[in-house]
Amino acid sequence: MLSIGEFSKICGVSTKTLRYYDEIGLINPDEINAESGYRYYSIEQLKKMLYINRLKSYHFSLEEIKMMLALEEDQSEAMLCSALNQKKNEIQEQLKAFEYLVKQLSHDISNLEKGVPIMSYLDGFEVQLVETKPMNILYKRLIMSSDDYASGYGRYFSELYEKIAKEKLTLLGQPMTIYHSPEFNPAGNDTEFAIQVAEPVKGTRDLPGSLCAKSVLKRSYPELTSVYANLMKWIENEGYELISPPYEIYITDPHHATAPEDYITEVYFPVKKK
Amino acid sequence: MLSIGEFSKICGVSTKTLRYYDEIGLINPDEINAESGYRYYSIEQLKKMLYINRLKSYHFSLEEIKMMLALEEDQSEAMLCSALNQKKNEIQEQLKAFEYLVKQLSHDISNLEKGVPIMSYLDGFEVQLVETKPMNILYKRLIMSSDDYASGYGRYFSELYEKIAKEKLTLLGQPMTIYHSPEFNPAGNDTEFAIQVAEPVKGTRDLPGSLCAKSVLKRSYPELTSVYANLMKWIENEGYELISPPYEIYITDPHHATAPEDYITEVYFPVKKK
DNA sequence: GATTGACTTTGTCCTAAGGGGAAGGTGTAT
DNA sequence: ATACACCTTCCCCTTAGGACAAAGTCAATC
Repeated sequence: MLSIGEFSKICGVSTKTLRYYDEIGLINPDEINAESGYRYYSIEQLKKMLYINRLKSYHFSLEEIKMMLALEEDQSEAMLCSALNQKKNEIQEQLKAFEYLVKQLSHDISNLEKGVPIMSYLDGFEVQLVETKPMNILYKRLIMSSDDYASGYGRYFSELYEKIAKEKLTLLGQPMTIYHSPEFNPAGNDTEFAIQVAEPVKGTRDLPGSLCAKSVLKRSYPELTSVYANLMKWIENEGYELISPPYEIYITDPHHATAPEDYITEVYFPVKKK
Repeated sequence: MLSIGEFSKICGVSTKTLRYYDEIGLINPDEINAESGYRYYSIEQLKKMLYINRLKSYHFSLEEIKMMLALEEDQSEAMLCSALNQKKNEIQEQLKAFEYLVKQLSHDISNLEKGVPIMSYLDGFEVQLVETKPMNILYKRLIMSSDDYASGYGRYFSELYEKIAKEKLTLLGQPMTIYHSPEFNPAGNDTEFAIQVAEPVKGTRDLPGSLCAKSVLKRSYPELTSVYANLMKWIENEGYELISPPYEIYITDPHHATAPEDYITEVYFPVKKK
């Protein structure tokens, strides 16, 4: 039997941690002296502890590890395997996110070295006042959870294009999204996917024309929030107010995935003078 | 002036967060109504808030962001730049770590699919009892912080090799490391780098021969802890005890960096029967 | 002017995975 | 017997806020 200190040194885990793991029932000492309360671990527990360390290195939470240890007991290796595969996918996604971050960081750094302040891109979002004409749009309106956005764009626009093809409608414009939720954050939920068509058939509606504040986003989507924020600022400063849901028009079709840097998105805020 | 809710929606940050940022002094409302305590933000603060969001996306802590905002005021862009570069390096390191994780995970998964339990590699570390002969070693002993290990190996062995070349000593073996700290964790500190040589000149000492428990590690270094743990277990089980500091011999020279999978490291634990 | 409902305030507790340290009990070697 | 290393529990602290409650405020409507 090994005291907590000895066991701690052998497996490279602090005694604090071992006590914590005992407390949450992740790994309990083989024996606890009834009078002194001293914890004693058997050398056979080493394997379990090293296993826990390995799973920790895979970024599993202690709660997850606890469940995986239970799986071990049940010999259900299939579930263990799926847990590992899922974690692998998570890590690969994080990897991609990190790669993107490095790109962005490099971009900001090179700008800064040229003397361009990091946030100066905000000033690059010019705002114009335009008068839009009424359109007839084929639409699909639904509640989106923020996770669905990536897949949602593809899916719902496909549905609309399919319908246009089937019913032989006349396509008049680029795909667009109207945000009916009061927040202008794309993480909002009440969303309408639409495409302008000529025929006023069932499933279409009128999008009235109006005075609009308009910005054009020429880079990647993460900057969308900034565009929205910037438009709000402009409206506030110039004494206008928003009168109906803002919408975006995707000038470059996101389907024909060119590089994200080449995307062009127009953002419209219908406004009137206060 | 915008109420906290309005400002929150515009920049996509919860009101909770805005109050927290006020509390820690990251961004304070432009004005606080003296009687109601209501916070009011000016539209000019939007840029700062979006800047904070961007730095947050770069994984800076709020404390760091606060300091970077102060740098902004001082117009010291050089320091800002170096902070960004440092963060970029950190992220790139994490990236590498993640790539390695994915590899390891894939390895474990494929093993598991073949029906091989994940921790079975522990059983693969055979332990042998060997009698070592005394050696004369050229050494450099010092306290290492765990961060220095990566660079330390290269540096100190280079020093030793240089000395051997200068003083025309006769090389008799592979480089080795002796861990004098009581923990067997490589994160320990009192470390001796050594190489066996023929001549008993100044800067060399005797490493006595003894009975040793020995394991061979054929894979990458992260498994070293497991080898140490496994040796300790074996010693405990077989009724031996450690009598002097354990050491490693690097059979494949880490300088001539072959793939990490091909590294061969021998681990020796000098022991005697209890 | 009064009421309502949306908005805001402060306050407290909670998160994950332990780290630091205090006060006091225990093991063991000299 | 004593010294000293080791062990116990207990409490507070960390990040970046989230959840919820009780109470006060704003603005619009009746």
